[in-house]
Amino acid sequence: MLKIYNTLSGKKEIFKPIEEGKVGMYVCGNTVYDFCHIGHARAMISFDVISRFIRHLGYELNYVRNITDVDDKIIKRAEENNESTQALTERMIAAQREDELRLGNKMPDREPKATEFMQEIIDMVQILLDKGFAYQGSSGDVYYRANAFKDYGKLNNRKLEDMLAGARIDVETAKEHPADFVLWKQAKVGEVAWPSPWGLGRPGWHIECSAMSTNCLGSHFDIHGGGPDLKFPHHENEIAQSEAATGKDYVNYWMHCGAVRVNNEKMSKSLGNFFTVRDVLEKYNAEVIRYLMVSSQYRSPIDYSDQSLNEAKVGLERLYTALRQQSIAESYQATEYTQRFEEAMSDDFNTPVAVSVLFELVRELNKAKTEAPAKAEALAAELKTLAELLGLLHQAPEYFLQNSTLSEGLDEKAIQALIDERTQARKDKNFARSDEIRDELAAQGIELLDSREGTTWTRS
RNA sequence: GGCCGGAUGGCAGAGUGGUCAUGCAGCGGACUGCAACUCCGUGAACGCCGGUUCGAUUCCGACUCCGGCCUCCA
Repeated sequence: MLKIYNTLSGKKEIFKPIEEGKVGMYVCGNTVYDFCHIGHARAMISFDVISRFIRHLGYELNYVRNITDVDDKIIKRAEENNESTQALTERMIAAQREDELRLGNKMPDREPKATEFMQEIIDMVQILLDKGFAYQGSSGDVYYRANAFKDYGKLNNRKLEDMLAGARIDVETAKEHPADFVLWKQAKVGEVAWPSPWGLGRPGWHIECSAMSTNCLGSHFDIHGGGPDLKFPHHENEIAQSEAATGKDYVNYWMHCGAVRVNNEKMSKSLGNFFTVRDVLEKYNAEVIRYLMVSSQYRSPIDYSDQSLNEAKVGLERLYTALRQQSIAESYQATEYTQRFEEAMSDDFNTPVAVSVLFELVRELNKAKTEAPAKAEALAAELKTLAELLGLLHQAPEYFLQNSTLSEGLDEKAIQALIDERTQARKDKNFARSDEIRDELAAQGIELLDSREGTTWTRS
């Protein structure tokens, strides 16, 4: 029995798909004008793990995640770079894909782009106009009439009147009401634009998601997800548009992941305190980032720092060490670990508990290594299978532990030569020389591990 | 001002009305030439004040502090 925390109700609810055995999930993707930062990584990884587990439960999942490739920020950035918006977005989409694959995500089933759904967007705007939920302002822009939708604010527990008290909403004279938002925006000269009944222009930010989600998954679907900063206004506006246009319930379960923080502040573009995925990958194996994300529950805020990354690295090393030089059974009988893992994941995707089960499994695996090799092989297989659901432990243990992604430092040949020399010294009981070599390597971040089978090493 | 979260051992991070989280770090031991890895054992926590209860870290209320949203942001 899967339970999911629903932002709409503020509670964990038992998950029940609209159609037996099938799940439709739409996740808001990125606006592609810059490289992904760690906050984007968290959202992408969270919903990747969620999608894996939904499939693991046997559901036929259709996972759709959009790409926003038309937007004010894109136009601005392209101008600054002196390139076309298309060149910019194509570059960023490729970069995002590369980052994501390195982070170990599986791609969504479909990644619709806003520019590919222009007709559907225009159709939806027209329907909203026809039904009286939209109007064309004096500027020529088409706006959504927020107070025409009686449930406006239901996702965020907000009332239109209360929002006015905030008084931070710019009063655009073209709007009837400050909370109204743009559906279709008139193009300025030279801006990328599409023809529409209201002239050359482009869609507002929110309408594209309503149009794409309802066209890809139907007007009523199971799960809609996104980052924490999308709750308002983006998702609120999506609900308003979609439900007004279709006259049906839009989404059953709204899911939002928690923020990534830096020094106790949200990591965000506007604060400028963000780290891009590719920056971090210069210093850390991509799986360390993934482990960091998965080691707390997807809704909790997570703190980003060198310290938290280092702690993630150490934890992951323990997991990989258990698989080092360990053969893996081709099949195995699932044990209580699988059951506990699944129970944890079924409780609103409780990955930290799932990870703790992995550690307990590892302890038993390490114990079994000497006394019960067959059991060890089976447990290793079970470990790999469970970790795979989190997207972890897919690398060769030696590869991960020797940190082969880093180019700096001694190469493997030099390390091996020193290890061979040390092995000889140990045979000769020349421990002074042996320790000297070990210290020398340690100074370069290479740790040695002696065992009956020989000496292995780990780069820290 | 409105709405929503959170406060757990040295750190990270789950969870529960009465008994174990887990990882890192610490301490003691085994293993080792010495280490490392690993294993065994071990100390350590539930912001503050009331209430409900036989019993509350867990439920309820007030308070303090922290974060998020209310403007583009995953």
